[in-house]
Amino acid sequence: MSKTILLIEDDVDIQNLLVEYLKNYNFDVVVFANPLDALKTFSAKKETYSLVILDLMLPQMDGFDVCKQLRKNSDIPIIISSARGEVSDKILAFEAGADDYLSKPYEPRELIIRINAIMRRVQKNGIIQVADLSINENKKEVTIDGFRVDLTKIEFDILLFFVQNSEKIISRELLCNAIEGIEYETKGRSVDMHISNLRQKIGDDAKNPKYIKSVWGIGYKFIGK
Amino acid sequence: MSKTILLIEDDVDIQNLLVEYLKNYNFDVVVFANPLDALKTFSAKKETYSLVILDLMLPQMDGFDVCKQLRKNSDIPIIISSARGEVSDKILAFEAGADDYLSKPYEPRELIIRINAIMRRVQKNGIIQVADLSINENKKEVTIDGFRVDLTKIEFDILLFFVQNSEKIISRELLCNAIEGIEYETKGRSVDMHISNLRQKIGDDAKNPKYIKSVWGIGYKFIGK
DNA sequence: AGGTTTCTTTACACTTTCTTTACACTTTAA
DNA sequence: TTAAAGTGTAAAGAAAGTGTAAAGAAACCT
Repeated sequence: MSKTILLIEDDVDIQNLLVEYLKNYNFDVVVFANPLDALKTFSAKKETYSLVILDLMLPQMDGFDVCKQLRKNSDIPIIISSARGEVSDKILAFEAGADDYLSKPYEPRELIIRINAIMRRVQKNGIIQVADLSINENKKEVTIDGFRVDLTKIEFDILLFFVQNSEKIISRELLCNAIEGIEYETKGRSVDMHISNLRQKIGDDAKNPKYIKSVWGIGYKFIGK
Repeated sequence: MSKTILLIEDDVDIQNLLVEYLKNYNFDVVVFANPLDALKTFSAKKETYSLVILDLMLPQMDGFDVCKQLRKNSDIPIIISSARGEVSDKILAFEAGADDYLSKPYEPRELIIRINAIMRRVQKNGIIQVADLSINENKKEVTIDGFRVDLTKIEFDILLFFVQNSEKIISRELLCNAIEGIEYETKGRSVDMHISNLRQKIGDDAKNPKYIKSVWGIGYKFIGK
């Protein structure tokens, strides 16, 4: 069963290169140069696609808006491919709901690695499996080894954010900005308390963490192994 | 600080052309016509090289296999230079782990552009390789010969600053100004202690330094080669 | 309203990191 | 050659960051 990727990209050379390359990895690729057509097709047949690769520099429409539009209708993984490597673009991309961001030029090898990483993370129906955790995004439910764990909204959002940013170092500030209902204050400890409570509920140990590792002087890091 | 390129190419004219041209851009070039010799040298002294330019049409061995072999041992950037411009070759090249692909004949200028693009990308991905050190800026992780070294935030920042300012003499004051969380005081010794601890952790010896050399009366200097 | 749940603050023990001190050693320059 | 200045680093002290229990505040029910 081969997966279908929706490629939104107007550079013909890149189109060809990626289509050829992705074929070798057994992906079907449907290409649109025009984002409006792409959105139309997607909303009509969204279940067809497993992943979107979206170029930021497009005719007719801003790439970020395309991303938001896609995200409004679906939880499909979106990889942004951009010629501009600005940090601010990266942040905007993630804010627009992208799952990953690649600066052009990149090797196709890099793209495949990212695709596989995302596919591994995302299972159909919005259930993310990492280690022995299973996170149901729609139901806001977490099970660990099959047993349900009751989390508060903030705890759930924190865990989800960590899982989606596995292996990355997350500062307290970044975490607060990413999560609704929690405000960052330099000297406040409420983030720490949420982490502490979360750890307790998922059976993690701060000193010998299985999931959430503290990064001294910076923040935390989810180890997704 | 000049980088060394490993050129694997059997056409003597092209060899000479590239060596001359790359010299103008301050690259050292080591040339092999025989891929087996090249592989042998590379696996013995891989830290010497910053990039490989690999011809596909070689005696004794298939270029794709050479590429795979290189990739097996290292993440070094590889540019394929091929007389055949087939799309399928391009794909095979990327599959073999190449980072870029140039169809002969090409302008040397084109090659320089690609080299610079790759060099920039290697940095953009946040991993800087110097000697046997590998510094991951995002993960704030340092490995030395593949082994992880645990540094504190300040130690990490100092090392990063040194690497980014390789070969330059860095005064204590300059260093403190560049790094957050450390204050300069003329008679204070805390910088020296950080350097001392850092040296210890990365296995350096003040008296016979491999990485951080003391410059008497001024400060320090990172030796990147 | 009262009771429940969730979030934040406070407090303190503990850990890790940073700075200072102290002394031996090295380099410089008169 | 010798005093002054600079450097290396062990060890102790100071400061900053973290974990979490417990109490207080806010939000959320019926």
